[in-house]
Amino acid sequence: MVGGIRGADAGSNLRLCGWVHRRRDLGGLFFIDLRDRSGVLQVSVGPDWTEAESLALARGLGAEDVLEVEGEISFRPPEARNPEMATGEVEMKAVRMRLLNRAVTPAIPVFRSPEEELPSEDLRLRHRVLDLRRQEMQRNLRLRHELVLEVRNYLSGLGFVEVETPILTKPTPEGARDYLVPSRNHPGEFFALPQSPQLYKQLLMAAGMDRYFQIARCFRDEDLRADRQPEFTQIDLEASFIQPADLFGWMEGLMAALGRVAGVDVQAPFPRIPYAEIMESYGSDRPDLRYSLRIQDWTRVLEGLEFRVLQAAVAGGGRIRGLLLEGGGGLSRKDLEGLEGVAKKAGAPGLLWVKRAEEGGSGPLARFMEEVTYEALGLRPGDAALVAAGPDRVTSPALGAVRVPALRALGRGPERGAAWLWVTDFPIFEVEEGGRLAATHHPFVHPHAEDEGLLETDPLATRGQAYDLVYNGVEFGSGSVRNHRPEVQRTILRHLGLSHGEIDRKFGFLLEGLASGTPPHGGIALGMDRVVKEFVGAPSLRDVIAFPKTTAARALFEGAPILLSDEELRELHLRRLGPGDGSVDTEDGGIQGPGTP
RNA sequence: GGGGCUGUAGCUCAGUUUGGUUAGAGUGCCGGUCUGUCACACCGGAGGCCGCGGGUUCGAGUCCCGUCAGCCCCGCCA
Repeated sequence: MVGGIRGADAGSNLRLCGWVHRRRDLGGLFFIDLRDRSGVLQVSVGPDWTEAESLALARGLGAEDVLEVEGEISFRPPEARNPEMATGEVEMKAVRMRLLNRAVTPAIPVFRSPEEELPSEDLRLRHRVLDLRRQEMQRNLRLRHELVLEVRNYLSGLGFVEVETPILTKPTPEGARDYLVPSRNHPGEFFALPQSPQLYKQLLMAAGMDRYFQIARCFRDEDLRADRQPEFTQIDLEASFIQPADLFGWMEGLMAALGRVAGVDVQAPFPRIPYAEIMESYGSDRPDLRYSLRIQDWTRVLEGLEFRVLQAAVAGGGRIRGLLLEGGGGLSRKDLEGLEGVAKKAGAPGLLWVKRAEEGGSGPLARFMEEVTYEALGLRPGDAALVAAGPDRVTSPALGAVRVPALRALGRGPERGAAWLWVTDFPIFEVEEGGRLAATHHPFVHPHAEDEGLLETDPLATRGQAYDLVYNGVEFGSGSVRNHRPEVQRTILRHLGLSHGEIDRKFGFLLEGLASGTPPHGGIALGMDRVVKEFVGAPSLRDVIAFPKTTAARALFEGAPILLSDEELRELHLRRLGPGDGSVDTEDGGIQGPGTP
């Protein structure tokens, strides 16, 4: 490995292989920066120590040519040492070089000068092999490997067993859209790719596996974001006869182990805060607790103000809540407009504000405020308050969305480097538009011990034994204790609008499993890609996945998906409805990118 | 499904606001000089469907409409 060569290696004769990173031609003398995954080493080529044939070869070398070099590791002349380079004290004096493979001029540079921008995402994905040769990407993928290895070792040490579950599975009626796979030998029938191994891991508990885990690939055919890929990897696990607290301890240990690998600060145990309390204080189910600012309830103080907006909100059963910003007087009108925009995007009709000055104040609320009102809110001169009024389902998301941007606008950075959090006791159901019930997490969450009686009578008030792991405002994963009794599971599916027949048809295999003596069990699934992204500090999930898809769910390198010919479709008992005429150009499956218009 | 940003030389970007000679720079590439460089330096050169299609205009990289691609966001993601 070239990157590890040091002064201690001086005098040794070695044979090294790598890529031509850069080449400097000084006329009679050449310097070649030889690169492999470990780093870069300077190879010097000169007539006094290099064979003539190799000297001639050096003249014609280009970037990314693949080279084998034999020679002696030597200290460089003192004035020619490069302290910025890990290997900068030494070089290889090439005696003999062999060209292992020629590279065409690279479409995107592997070497990049300090101030130059990265090539566009489009080209990076299209020419992925070149992009992956960059040290940053090499480092990301290697660290990912080390994290996965640590997951396996850690969980195996706890007695968890990795079991593979099917990739060809049964389409599910709930949740995300499935990627479907037509069956050739069963006309008109389809498999689905798994959205997660959820049901299989529960069945493994029924099967007595006791402690299961899997580094599992999952597939969801939904529109993408910077933190969402159509196929992604979960650290999926499940255990029998456990309480949530068991799982919290294991996961905190796992995160600490991963943190040691990645150099991330992990201080366990993590705070465990019920969903209701988190929403009340931070307005989000995944708050970034590196910032401690909390939402306050100011209903009592402000409901008496002669301000119709506030009075109407309270009369309608809502509350008046807000954020107290110390030093918030420094927010410009533009800042405040920006924050109102954030609140509106989060669904609020608007955002009220008031700044207190030495005398009086300013902002939409100022003319209703008196000294005592400022005092009651805790506002001192120079402070500001951001206020929202209405039902909690509107004000919480709005204030939650504004919380961190408001602090950032005041130039405040995070108060700590890392903030871990368990959000517990999520409600089992939430209301969809139109009043239908939907599962907050998924339909297999076991009711909270104190709420089991509510499941029939007041499903919306029923808390589940469900929890999310949050790191710096990013949801790392979520889990729950599952229903192990078929009757409870049926009740929940019924609340979700499934008929008895549908339940049997779609979830019969699960209920059958549960009925056969399934132990109480629970588990969690962590987003592996997100964990790696956060731990390596990558700006996008695409930077921790070797061959990711674009925002439009295309693979640019291979050029997938592609149209199939009518003949190929016929074998699968499929017929084309959309674009394409069946005359598919099968020659164009190429490396150059999307093969079809 | 909707909104926003971007698309000019192999790559990174100016030029588009206010339409007007031959569309520029850096880097890479090709040729030359150079024996201690390390973003080597210096000299010379090639390289453009200004994403694509249509329109307005005497004239479009620049204005208008459509479309494609990449990115970001809303919906969606149990």
